[in-house]
Amino acid sequence: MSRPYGRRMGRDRDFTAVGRALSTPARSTFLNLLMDGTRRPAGELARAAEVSASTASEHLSVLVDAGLVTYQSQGRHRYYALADREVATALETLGTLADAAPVSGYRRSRQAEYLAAARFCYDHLAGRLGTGLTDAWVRCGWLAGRDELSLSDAGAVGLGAIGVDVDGAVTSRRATTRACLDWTERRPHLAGALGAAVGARFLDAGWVVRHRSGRGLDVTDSGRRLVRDAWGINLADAAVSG
Amino acid sequence: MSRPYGRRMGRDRDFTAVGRALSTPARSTFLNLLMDGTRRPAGELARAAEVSASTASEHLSVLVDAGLVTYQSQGRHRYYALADREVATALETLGTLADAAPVSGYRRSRQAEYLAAARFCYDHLAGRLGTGLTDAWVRCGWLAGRDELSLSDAGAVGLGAIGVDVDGAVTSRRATTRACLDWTERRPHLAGALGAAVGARFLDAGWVVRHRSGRGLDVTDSGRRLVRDAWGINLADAAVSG
DNA sequence: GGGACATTTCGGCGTCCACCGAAGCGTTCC
DNA sequence: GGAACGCTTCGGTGGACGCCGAAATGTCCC
Repeated sequence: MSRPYGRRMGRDRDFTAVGRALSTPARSTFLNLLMDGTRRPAGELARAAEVSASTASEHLSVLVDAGLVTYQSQGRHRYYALADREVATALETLGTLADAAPVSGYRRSRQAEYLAAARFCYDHLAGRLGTGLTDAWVRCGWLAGRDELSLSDAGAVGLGAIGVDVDGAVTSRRATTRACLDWTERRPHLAGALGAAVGARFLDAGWVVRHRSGRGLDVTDSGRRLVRDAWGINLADAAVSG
Repeated sequence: MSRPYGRRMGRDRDFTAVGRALSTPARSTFLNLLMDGTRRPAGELARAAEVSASTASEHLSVLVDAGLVTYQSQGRHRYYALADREVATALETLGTLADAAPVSGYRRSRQAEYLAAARFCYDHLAGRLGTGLTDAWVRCGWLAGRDELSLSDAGAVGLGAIGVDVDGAVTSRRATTRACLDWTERRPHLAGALGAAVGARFLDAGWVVRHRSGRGLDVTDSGRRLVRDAWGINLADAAVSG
């Protein structure tokens, strides 16, 4: 056993795979977007990085191969997320070496608030409003089950009373109810035809209004009053606690 | 390049420069050689990575531009070294990802368990085993201090008795002892040359065995008995509590 | 000054890869 | 069933870059 300069023990690490994974702007953007632990569909990542869907797909497969990212298929979407907490830790540590890209924080954080508070997940309500309503309706017996939400008779009456097109949702060929996993709340919320009907009603009635250019929603004062008085949901409190 | 679309919160990091720096075998080799804090002339690095002097020079300038490495001219030599301790820390953390093979589902979570229980952090023991040993050795007076662990005479004798190459660690050019912050335990554990010597001994003696294709370790029965009888560390309990 | 040596700079070559559009596959919705 | 949609795979193209040898720069020593 020769000991030239500096006995180096242990194994060398091969940084090339991880390094290559980090080495392009698009992939760096993806990782930044996922650093908060959210799971996002491929298309959203593609738009954010301003590359074509096909390019994004290739990038994502590189990240998956490098072990930094995993995905989960859900319907026709593929939700991508960091592989585990350890990756987030390593990236955060590595971030101390990388230059922080100076960006305008205010607008974005305002928007993040909107999104967390209430937003559309395609066609149904999500965010704290979505999960809050779902929880409340399960509690009061309008919906039954947890992973497989189903509509009770009381629920049909109750939702009908606030103007939701329950009949349309039930007779639609689309699944009446479905539970969708929210990426900020990490809890299921009502989707499917009924979820879409609820969303449409909330928009029509002016309880929520679309935030321009995005899927974020503002809950109006009348909407706030409704959810508080009818189901005890206090969105202001929720926002503070979240 | 501009990113007009979704500029994100002020926390964005541009990983591309550091990623590119890590993305080639030669540069990865250089960094591994420098991880122990030594300074080495360009030619030596070139020979170690088996590239021409000119190629090595180009690689080194990339590493310098990325801020990972600095140099110091001395006569007709240029001695290269890691830029600062932060770089070493970041690389060590990143090293935990370097070997991570993309594993999915069940096997992945099994592996996560292994990793939390015992693993190598670059070249020294980490995880519950690493922190447990460090704590025990501080308690019994083998190591002194918390952030700056130092080896006592009793420690030198004790570690020598179980076959650790204490002399080699002490005379190494590398810092004998160093405290490394574990990312799962969030507590310091022994690193540096002595940490590496301990790790090597645990492997040689068969107290731990490398988990195939990964940085995880299995603690063998003899290893379990040793740490329990000698220092009162009960890994089974620790594993349950974690 | 001159020769040996360590390192960088330069020019050129070959490969890799980021990118896109088109096509294919699976899911959702009517 | 059929249309719309999200995503991936495939084929092709252009630019980036890793590699080397040769030449240039700088230092040491006689």
